[in-house]
Amino acid sequence: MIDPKLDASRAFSGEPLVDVSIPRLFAYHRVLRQAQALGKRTITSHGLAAMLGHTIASTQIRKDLCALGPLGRRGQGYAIDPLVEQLACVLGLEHDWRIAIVGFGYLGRAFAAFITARERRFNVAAIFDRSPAVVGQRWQGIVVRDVADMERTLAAADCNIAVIAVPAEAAQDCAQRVAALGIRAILNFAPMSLHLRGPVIVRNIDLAGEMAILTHRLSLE
Amino acid sequence: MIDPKLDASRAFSGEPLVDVSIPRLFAYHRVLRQAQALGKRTITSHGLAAMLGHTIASTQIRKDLCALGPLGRRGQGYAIDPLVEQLACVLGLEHDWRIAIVGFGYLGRAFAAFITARERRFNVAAIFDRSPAVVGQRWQGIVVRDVADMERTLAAADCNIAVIAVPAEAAQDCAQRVAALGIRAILNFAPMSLHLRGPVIVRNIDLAGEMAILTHRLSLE
DNA sequence: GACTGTGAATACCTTCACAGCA
DNA sequence: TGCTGTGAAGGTATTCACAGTC
Repeated sequence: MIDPKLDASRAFSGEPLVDVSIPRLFAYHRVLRQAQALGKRTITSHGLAAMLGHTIASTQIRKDLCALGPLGRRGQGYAIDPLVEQLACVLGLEHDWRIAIVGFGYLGRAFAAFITARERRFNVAAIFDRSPAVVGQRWQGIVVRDVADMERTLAAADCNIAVIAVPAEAAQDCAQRVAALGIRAILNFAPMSLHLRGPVIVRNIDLAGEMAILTHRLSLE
Repeated sequence: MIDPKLDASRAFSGEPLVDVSIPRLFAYHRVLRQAQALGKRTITSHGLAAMLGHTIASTQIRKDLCALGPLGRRGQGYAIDPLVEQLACVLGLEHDWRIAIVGFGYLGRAFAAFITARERRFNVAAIFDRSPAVVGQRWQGIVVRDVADMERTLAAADCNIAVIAVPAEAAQDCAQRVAALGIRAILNFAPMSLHLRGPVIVRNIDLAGEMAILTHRLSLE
């Protein structure tokens, strides 16, 4: 009945990192880089909150950073350099990633342009579509392949992440197929969630759903 | 100390509609339209779940629909026609909406193309950017205006919804300005949340943050 | 005194279990 | 019996309050 944490005095608890905190950690990394560029060496959780426009409470920041390890000094704050380094490591910012775009309509094109312009660590390495009008086109030197041929052509591209931007009806099938081909992470733009067996990470983005939330709330008034 | 609901026997509780349920209601509407097209007249919560590929539990569906009113019949299921009608009403699908795009980089362009292609009820009525290279360009007949002139030019467009797709540093300022100009709903693509006074509805979409979740989880392994 | 680290309290959402009707 | 409507339970994320440390 003795809490094992109490056995070692000064033990560090380090709550597990949970998904919701990751975009926040990413934001911390961004503003800490700015602080670094300004020559700052340390920062407090309050200072960080201020740099983020107080959109995140300092308590939340401390809880998030606490999960990374004992990086702060009580009474002082956090040293920025090790914090940035640890964040980059935890967020996987130190690797490059190869992306397969499945579905090259407006959304697929948009995402490809956005993510490659935004971050150099993301490379679009394969593009698929089912429309004969699109298959065979080139985008940044990459030939758009037929979705039907994915089993033959995806493996060569050696992708880590698939972005699914196909109509809702086709999404589950596409997801299962890329998962079967060894992709372990999927960003899904089709409305509502996919379910897959095995260790596949799925994140859903539902743009039309978000618009529906806005129009719903507006029409209440 | 008496629960007022108990005063009227057979009272209908109707829990309040919460944001998270709206994208689900939107998905129900989509598949119910399919069911209508197939000539079906009624459906059960289980049937709906099946049409959604069991990505949503039937219990969840019942809780969501229950919030709309007493639309089901115990032992029978739901009549599809009134359900579709009620969903369209609640989701604001019966109105047209005028959208202002603020920030016309990759993301702004992408969203404009996507949303107008996807749903006719959304009209892009104004576009703003701060880059002189972009200001003055036309998109679907709409001239891109300078963000600096928003106070003069936005009112004439009579927009209900603003889509903010500017860099993180500029987002809070843009949001405050569109809110001051009477916009009551904002879809924000800048990382991390905005905070605004007054009755402004804000939804955040953080694409880079979602990608960070994927690269984080991948680099754990 | 200042600031972090963290258990407890709170709020929120989903799932469970079952009462209530047709 | 079959299915909805719903209170209760469970799980997860945020906020509060404060002990611990410099």
